[in-house]
Amino acid sequence: MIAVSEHNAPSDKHCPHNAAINCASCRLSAICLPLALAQDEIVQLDEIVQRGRPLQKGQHLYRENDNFTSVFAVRSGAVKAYSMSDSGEEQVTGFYLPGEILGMDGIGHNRYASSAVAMEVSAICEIPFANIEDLSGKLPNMQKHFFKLLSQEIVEDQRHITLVSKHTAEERLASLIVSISARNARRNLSPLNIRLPMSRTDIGNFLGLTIETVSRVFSRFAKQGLIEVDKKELVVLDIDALKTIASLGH
Amino acid sequence: MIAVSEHNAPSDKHCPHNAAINCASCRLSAICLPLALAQDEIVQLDEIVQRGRPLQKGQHLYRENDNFTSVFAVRSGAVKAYSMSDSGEEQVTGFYLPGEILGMDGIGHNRYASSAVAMEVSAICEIPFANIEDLSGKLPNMQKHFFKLLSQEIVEDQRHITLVSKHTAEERLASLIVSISARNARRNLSPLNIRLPMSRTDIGNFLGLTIETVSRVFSRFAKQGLIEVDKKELVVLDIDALKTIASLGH
DNA sequence: TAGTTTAGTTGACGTAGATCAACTAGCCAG
DNA sequence: CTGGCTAGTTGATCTACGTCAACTAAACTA
Repeated sequence: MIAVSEHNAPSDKHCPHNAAINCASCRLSAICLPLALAQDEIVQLDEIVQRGRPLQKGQHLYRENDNFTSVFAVRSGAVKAYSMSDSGEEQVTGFYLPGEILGMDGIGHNRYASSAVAMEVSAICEIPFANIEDLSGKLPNMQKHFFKLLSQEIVEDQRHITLVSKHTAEERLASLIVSISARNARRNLSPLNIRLPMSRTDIGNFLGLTIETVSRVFSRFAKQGLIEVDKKELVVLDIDALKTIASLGH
Repeated sequence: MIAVSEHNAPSDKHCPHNAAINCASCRLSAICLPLALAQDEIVQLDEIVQRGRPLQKGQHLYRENDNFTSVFAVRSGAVKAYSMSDSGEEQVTGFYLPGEILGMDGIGHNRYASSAVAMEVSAICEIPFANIEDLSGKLPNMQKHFFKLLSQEIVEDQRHITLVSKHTAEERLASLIVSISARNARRNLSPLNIRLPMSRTDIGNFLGLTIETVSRVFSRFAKQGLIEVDKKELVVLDIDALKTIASLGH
C-alpha cells in the first residue's frame, strides 16, 4: 500500500546500486560534495574513490577499533553506526542515508570509534583518508570541505545531546521523523512518504528510549492524525505539527 | 581549607595569565599541539596566534551566530560553551580547561553554533581560522592535527550522548569528576584536589540533570566516603570507586 | 501447513529523577 | 550589623518513562 523505497531489486543499469560510475555524474554529489569543488577537482577526487560490491543487510563496513583507513559515502541503502561502551551496552550513534558520509570518527585515534552496518542492501563509496589528506594539501576547497563536514557533525551531535538530555519522548521521535523527512527532501524523494530503514529497537536506542515507548509514541501520533504507520512505512500527515512538537522546549 | 586554584591574583611575571609569550615555551603545548608539529612549524603557528587581555568572569569569547573567525585555546582559567535551542532553553555543551581548544563548531556554517563565556578570569589564545587553513595547506602535520582535533571532539560528543541517554545520575556525575581529574593530571595538577570552576546549575545542565539531583548525588558520594565537597572545592578520596561507577553499564 | 522465531504492540505497575518548597550560608550594600 | 541576594542543600511528592508480561502478526523452516 505504501511504497517508497528506491532500493528493491538491484537489476538493471538504472539501479542506484550500480549507477554513478563517477562522482561527476552522481546525482548525490550535491549532497556529498556541496559547492566546494570545481569540475576538475571532482575528477581528481574521483580517481581515489573506490566503489565496491553492494553490501547485504547486516554486513559491516567497519568495526569499532579497526584500523582507520577510509571514510565512506552512502550511495544507496542505509547504514547504522553504533558503539559499545565499556559496560557492553550498544549505543546507536547515527543513521546514514544516501549522500551522507560516515567513518570520520576514526581520524582522531587512527581507529574507528564505532561500528557501521548496512540496515538494508547498500552501495557504498570508499574514500581512503590518506588520499583525502594528500588532496586536501593541494586543493584548498577540498580541505575546507572536510573541515566543514567534521564541524557539522560536531554541531549535529551537540544538538542530539540536547535532544536526548532535555526533551520528552514525543519531542525526540518527532525530531527524528522531521529529520528523515528533510533528508528525503534533499534527495528529491517525498518528504511525506517515508520508509524507515531501521528497527524500533534502533530508533529507541538512538533516541535514548525503550522500544515500548517508541511504539507507544508512534501509536499516539497516529491516533492524533499526525502520521500513518505500517511497520516501516510511514506517511506523514501533518509535518508542521511534528515540527512544532520537535522544537518544543521541554 | 582546600586550595587548588592556580588562578587567583594575576600579578607577577610568573602568573599563568601572562606567561607563555609564545607556543614553543608554553607548558601547555603538549596538550594543545600534541606530537604533531616540528619545532620550526611551531614557530610558524606562533606567528598567527593572538594573545589578548585576560577575560573576566562572565565575559564572552564569542556568541552563538557570531561570524566564525577563530578557534581559541584556553591558557588559564576555564570556559563554558553553551547553545540556545529554538525553544529557548540553554544547553551547556562543554567545559574547556587550560590547553583545550574550542570554537571549532563554527567551521561548518561560518557561524559559531554556541556561545563561550569565561567561568573565571581566563587567559585565551586566539587562532584565526583562515591562517590555520593556509598553514594546513603547507604543513601536512598541521592539517592532520586539526583533522584529529575535530574528530576527537566528535568521539567525545558521542560518548556524552551515551552518558546522558543511558546512564544514571550517579554514573553521569562520577564520569564528570573522573574526566576533570584526568584533565588535571594531564596538566600536572593534582588529580585528587579539584577546584570545580562551574556552578551546580552548569553541571546539571551539562549532564542532563537538575541542580537538586546534582546536589543530592554529591552528598551521597560524600556520605559514602568517595569525595569531600566544600562548595567548589572537591577532594577525591576514592578515584577507583568513581571510575567503576562511571563505567558501570546502566 | 503447522510450528517456531522475530518484530512490534499494548497494558499494568514500579521507580529514578523532576518538581515544588522550605531552609541555610555566604556575601555585598548601606 | 542588618537586610536582601545568590548558590546550594534537603525533604516531600509527582510523573514520564522503564520494566515486566501477555499478546499479535509476519516470515522462516522443515
